[in-house]
Amino acid sequence: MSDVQAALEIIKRGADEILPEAELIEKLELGRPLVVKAGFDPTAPDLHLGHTVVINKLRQLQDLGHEVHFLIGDFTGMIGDPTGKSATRPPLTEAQVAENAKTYQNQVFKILDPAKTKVRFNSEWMSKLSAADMIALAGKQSVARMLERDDFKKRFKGNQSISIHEFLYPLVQGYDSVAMEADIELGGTDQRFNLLMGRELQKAYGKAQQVTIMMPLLEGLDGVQKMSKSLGNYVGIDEAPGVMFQKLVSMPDDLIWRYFELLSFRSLDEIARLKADVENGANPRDVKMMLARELIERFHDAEAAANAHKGSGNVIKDGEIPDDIDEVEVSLEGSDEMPLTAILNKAGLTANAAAARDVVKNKRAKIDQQPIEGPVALSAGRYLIQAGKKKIAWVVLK
RNA sequence: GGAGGGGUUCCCGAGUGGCCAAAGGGAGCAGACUGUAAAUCUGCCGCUAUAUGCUUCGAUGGUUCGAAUCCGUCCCCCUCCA
Repeated sequence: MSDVQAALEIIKRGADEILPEAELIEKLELGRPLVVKAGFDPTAPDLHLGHTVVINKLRQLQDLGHEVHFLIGDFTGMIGDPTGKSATRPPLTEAQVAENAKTYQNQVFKILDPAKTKVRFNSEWMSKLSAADMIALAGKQSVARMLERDDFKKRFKGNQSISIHEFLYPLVQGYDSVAMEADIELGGTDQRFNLLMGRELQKAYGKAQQVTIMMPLLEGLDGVQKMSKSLGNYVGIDEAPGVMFQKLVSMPDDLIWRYFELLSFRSLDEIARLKADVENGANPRDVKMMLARELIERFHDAEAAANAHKGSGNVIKDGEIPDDIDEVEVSLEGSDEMPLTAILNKAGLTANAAAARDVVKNKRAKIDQQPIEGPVALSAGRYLIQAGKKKIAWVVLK
């Protein structure tokens, strides 16, 4: 197998679509480091595993000797990617953009090799574009082509408004590829239109065309919808090791191989072996733990990975109490004592008062590791209080 | 412009004067069982320290001892006609 073939195999892993694949081979055959572009929104740099699918692929490209140009769309951020529902975002200040960029780097360099990464801002070239340049850019594309984009099409047919500036978003994103002379652009499958726009504009400007690599949108822990913070089905890369462990080990079995393919750096051969083991009766839980440890090590460190199973937020099993237990203060509000139900609720150990009653009624509460049999009231003091298997805190009653 | 239907607790959806914090289902949470999975079973599921407590049924005003339910006004959605 030639180097190019080997590289191609790595690049194709997990990728949803590569357009056009033949051109990718040609570019790989050039034998030089390719400019790999990946754009990110300058807002909310709070990454979860779903975002890392693209970043992992960038890492793989770096390992193959290519150079990642991590583009922060500070200029584009002023427009906001048209989604049909989101109103125009308030423009970010320079300081905010700088702050967000820094956070991005902290998170992203847990995966990317800083030596092979250039962080760039599209205001670098966009702010230099004159109105005439902008109009010339707009002249490179037609309204009909714009309306091919799915959400524009829907809104146009549905007689919903489309502002002119929304057309500019794909144009600007595409122009970034022109300015950067990108060889490859990476994005999620939802970025298809914008990615191809880059190709078309490069051609219009007489540049070599980029190859687009589309990565799938990772399913969240529910296994159905895409991972997103608002759906609550995510694993954030800044989350505590114990929380990550907990979430990953209790994910649906159906998701295991998908997650391995897109999130693990283990070879496909090794993953195939693991899969075979499971099919031959190995416990899928152990495989999930392997993945959890790999990811925790990536985003934290080896020690965290080794101890994650007893980290805070994890199940308290076999009397194994987590190392770092939160301390919560609860006010007696002048009384001498307070019923356990009230304490559980006020300490945030249960979702609401009814759940607190439920916990006590079913004898799932423990004080200082002693099971509680019935209603109890506590006076001022410091107690280790548990509600069920997952919630535990030091409660200071005063 | 006209005719009709509708807005109920996260979602779907019952409820047409007190027995309604509001059926049922889904989602969610907590247990049992497992493999910290699924399926299944049980409990919770507006808020609160569970009480003749507090705040809810598009908004607002009214009738009534009492309103998600009746009346007025307003807002929004859907269907049909022009």
